[in-house]
Amino acid sequence: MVQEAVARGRAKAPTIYDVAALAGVSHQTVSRYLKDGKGLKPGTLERVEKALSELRYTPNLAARSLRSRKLYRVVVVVPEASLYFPARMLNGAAGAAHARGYRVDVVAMEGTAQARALQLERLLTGEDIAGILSFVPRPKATAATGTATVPMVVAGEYDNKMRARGSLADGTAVHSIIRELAALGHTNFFHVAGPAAWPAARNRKAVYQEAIAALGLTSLGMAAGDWSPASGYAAGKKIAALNGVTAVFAANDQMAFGVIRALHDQGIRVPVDVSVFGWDDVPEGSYFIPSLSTVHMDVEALGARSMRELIARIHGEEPPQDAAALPLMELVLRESTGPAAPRQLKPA
Amino acid sequence: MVQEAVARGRAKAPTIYDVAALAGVSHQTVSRYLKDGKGLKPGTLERVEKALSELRYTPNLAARSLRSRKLYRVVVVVPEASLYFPARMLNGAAGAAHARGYRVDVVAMEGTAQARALQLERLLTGEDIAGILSFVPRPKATAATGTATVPMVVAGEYDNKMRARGSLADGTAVHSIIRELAALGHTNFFHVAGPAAWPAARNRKAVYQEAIAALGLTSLGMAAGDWSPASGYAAGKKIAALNGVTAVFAANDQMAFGVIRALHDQGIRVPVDVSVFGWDDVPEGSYFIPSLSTVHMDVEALGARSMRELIARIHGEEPPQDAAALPLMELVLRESTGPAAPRQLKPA
DNA sequence: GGAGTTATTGTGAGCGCTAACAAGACGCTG
DNA sequence: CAGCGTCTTGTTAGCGCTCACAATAACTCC
Repeated sequence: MVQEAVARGRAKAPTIYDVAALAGVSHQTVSRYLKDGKGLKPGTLERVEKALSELRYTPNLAARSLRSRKLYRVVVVVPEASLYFPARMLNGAAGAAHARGYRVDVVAMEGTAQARALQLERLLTGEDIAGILSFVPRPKATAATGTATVPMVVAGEYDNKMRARGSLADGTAVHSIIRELAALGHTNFFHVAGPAAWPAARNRKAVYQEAIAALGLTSLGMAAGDWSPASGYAAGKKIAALNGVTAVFAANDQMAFGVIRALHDQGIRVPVDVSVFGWDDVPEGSYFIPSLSTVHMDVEALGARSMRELIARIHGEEPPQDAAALPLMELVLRESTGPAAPRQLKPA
Repeated sequence: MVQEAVARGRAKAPTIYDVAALAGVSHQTVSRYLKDGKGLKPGTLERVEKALSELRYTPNLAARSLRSRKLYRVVVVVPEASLYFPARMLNGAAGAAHARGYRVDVVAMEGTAQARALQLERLLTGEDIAGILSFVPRPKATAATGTATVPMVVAGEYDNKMRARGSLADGTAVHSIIRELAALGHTNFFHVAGPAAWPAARNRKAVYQEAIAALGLTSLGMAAGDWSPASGYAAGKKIAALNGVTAVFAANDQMAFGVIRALHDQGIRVPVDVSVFGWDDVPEGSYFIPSLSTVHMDVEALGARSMRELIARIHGEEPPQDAAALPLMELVLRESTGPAAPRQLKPA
């Protein structure tokens, strides 16, 4: 039943033989040109180029892959219920892959940790993929079995030293957040963390604790969220019940929204009574009431970088060191942060 | 430089010849089993099955594709700056494709309409893809050139009769929205539309006008947005300047957020003075202040459906008719909608 | 029971490409 | 100018699979 798709009048694509005939060379010369274009006489090179463009030749990747036993397909794993997964990150990754001649297949990780591990296992043993880029943390089960047959990069994990600069899990901006809030007179903090399985969540939390300690401030507690606004809301209720918190740092914007809403529902004003900081700079953040102070991330660049890291690994190269180069994160101050509650301010 | 990737100790995958040898049949028998398993003696079938699972055989898709000239790769086109493109839709599409044995490649449409058209052109003439599923409206330029070589489905476009039920562009829920608002006493409406290039935007707008007329209400105007909250904000300022609007329907949640914020900034209260309706039910909607009334969509199902439509077309089959079956959209009433402004209500 | 049918299995070729090797063209030395 | 290395190009084979066809086995019928 698939035949029709083929039959559908698509003209037969030109092969390197067609190109070779037109250029008056052997097919191998064409193949060589396609490979790197080296070691060909300028004249030959030119004729091949001409024939190539004249026939609008495009290589048949299936044939190439079959013969060379190289693979041109990478799998990107995204969270299944990816309500909070930025599509732009995927775009960045896909773009980087395409730039290197790779095809991208997207699979969503579904189900329980166990089901995910199984799914991953199957991918890893699959024979026809060049590598895996996962935006989902690796299930523990899989991390154990060291039979890594397929190169795999888990975004944010590969440079697991805390606060790896410029990576997805880079938590350095947390320092700036805390310092900023401290400068506004805040001393009593609260952190709404993401799921511990995610390196980014772990790093933000770690840096939070570090910064609090370093600046001699107090953390009145932390809540474990799941990136969702609902979990932020739950944390917000906890914060309201607590006494004295004036500054909250949530590990992503969604949870920050939940926190603000919970505080609002409890009659606590943001930022008058409590300041709230998010992370991600989702577009609606500036239209929220109050608009949300956050950390802007270049998610596209981050996705692309993760992909480049994977491809480097596939090729056995050194990972590209463009990492620390670009400033990928930036504090955005908006209405949700303000001076600490008046009782701590002296009148002029 | 790619050699390492291959060398990396991955054992050579078993071929159908290995399987055939083990089962004591010819390779063709194995191939036949793989195709549909029909016309084989029960005994043979069993032996092949056993050999297959014993060797953990997985077919080499490159070889299959090369020989059969069938393709197993579909391309999904997503908007480049897809801040508002739900990743779940992609997941749904990818899942549906995988279920039918297809690989999914994601490309982001970038740049101007012209650049996009070119990009698309290249995809369409590319020889190694089975079909294209686009979540981005087709540029006019391309729509013109009827040389459709590759099957292509533009989500929401294929059933371009307005209000195609259950499709991405299904605007029927707009009727319910207007009816709901009318029941609350609203008579003066405003619509913030999406870009006209998008079928979904066109349909929502069309149904809006239709419903207004059918119910004998008044539309005080429409604004052309671009799905972004910023464009919603601009529309909101316009609405504030206008006099008498009490109900706003925005074509997506993001724009609704912008509208609400603009009204808020102009001292207009939502929902006391003006009611606002969105569309999409993004997760933060219920935590916005005020929480947003909207239309819930099962984006995952919608994505999957579009993909099934594409695959059916690739196979030359009839498109699956599961469309109208599921109720994919549902009104969600929250705080942003309320009774029309008091001056229009009679005291009890 | 032999001819004619029909189910079931086997054989050879080739999809488009690249790897490996072979061969020709060219330039240099002695 | 024979002899040798180097640069450039050509020839052959085969990746794993499916197609088209050939061959056999298993039935049917008179």
